[in-house]
Amino acid sequence: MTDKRIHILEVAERLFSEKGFDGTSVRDIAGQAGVNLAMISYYFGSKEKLMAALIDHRSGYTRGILEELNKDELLSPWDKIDKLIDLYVDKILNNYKFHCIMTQHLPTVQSDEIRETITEIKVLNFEQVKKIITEGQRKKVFRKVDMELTVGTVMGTITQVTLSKNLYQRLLNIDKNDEEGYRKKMIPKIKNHLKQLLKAHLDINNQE
Amino acid sequence: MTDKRIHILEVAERLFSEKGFDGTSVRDIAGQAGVNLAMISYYFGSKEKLMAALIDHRSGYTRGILEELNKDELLSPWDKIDKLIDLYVDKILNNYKFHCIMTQHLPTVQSDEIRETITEIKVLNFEQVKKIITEGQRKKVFRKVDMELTVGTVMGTITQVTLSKNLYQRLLNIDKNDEEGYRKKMIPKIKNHLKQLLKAHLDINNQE
DNA sequence: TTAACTTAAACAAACGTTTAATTAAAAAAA
DNA sequence: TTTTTTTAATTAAACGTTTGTTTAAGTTAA
Repeated sequence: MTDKRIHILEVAERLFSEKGFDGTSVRDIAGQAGVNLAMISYYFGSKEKLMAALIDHRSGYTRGILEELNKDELLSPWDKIDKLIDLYVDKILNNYKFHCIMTQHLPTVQSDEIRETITEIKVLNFEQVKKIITEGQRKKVFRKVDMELTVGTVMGTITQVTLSKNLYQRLLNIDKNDEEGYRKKMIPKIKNHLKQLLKAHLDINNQE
Repeated sequence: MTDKRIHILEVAERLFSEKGFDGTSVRDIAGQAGVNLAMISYYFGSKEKLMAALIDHRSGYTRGILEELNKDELLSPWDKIDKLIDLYVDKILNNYKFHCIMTQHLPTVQSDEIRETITEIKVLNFEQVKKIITEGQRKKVFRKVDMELTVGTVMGTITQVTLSKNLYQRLLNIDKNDEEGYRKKMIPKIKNHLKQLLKAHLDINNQE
């Protein structure tokens, strides 16, 4: 992929995350990317296909999570949970624009194919986490929990922070325009919270 | 508010939740509501004001949560948490269309006023929950937790289930078209999960 | 008789996409 | 190396739709 194509994709990503897919015009993208309007059709074919190209371009980061998780098979269940949280929080908050697009755009996306592709990735993610938890249960260090919703809680908490940025900027007295500062403060905060949360939630000694 | 106005709002709500604000045309709304195109401008003034009217119409359900929470001051902290979860899960999943619109549309909404209104409601919600947790800590039954993110986890888990419906329908083998059945199964499932989660997370005996 | 409601038609603006002409770059031929 | 040919990149302009909104004439109900 040429530099120019990637540049267009990144401009589109920013605009989609700020104004939504339908709220962003092709002229907007071309203008902010500094290219002629017709170049977008020339390169990508259509606005819909540009979105598909963006998903293709970025979905590497999701695959990256799965691959890194599969290394270090020797870790203990607790260490794996910690690593899982570190990986997800880092990857998602460093790709928060794309993550915003996925959570916002996906439910309204018309193309069945795109929706299936993304659901497929999520299912793979889920099964990976499920494997870790099941192993911890087999080793008698994790207790019985609602598998689907435990994963939902981890993903949901991270999503909540990226989607309700306004709220948390206000609650934590962070300057509204300091995007970088928000993430810098939030990343360790989320990691600590999720680790403490799962430690209590999964610990077999906390059974009742 | 007349029946016809409410009917238009409810049609708009469904379409917005399915296709997004910008993905829904005024002609779409008029057509599905069975009214003339011009009636929407006549009743609401503009598409943007129709959205504002919808928010106004539905935001009663958020206020309702806060009011019901303030009753029964005599309950124990643990009972209040249980009641909190029951209230939120019921209200949000029975208004899931509106909740989808809020989470998806809010980050991209241009009007500062609408965004501020909604953030305001969320802040009130947060402070209400904070009060419950703080009281539990004062009574030495809850431990120290990350206040903002504990609330974020509860909201995020519920949001996750309403936004990633596709995923959970597949994980739980629920028919894709059975909207009613999905909620019927999900509501008690989320309640149980969140109660178990918070029980472990907040319990002062689980400190380490 | 007055006010509220309803309609079909029209409006200008914005939309995604295509066209046809031009320039720049790469490949082939001299 | 220079010249010619071919391919790729870029442009301004225009295309036909669809958009949100308004108009002006009509109907219904108070």
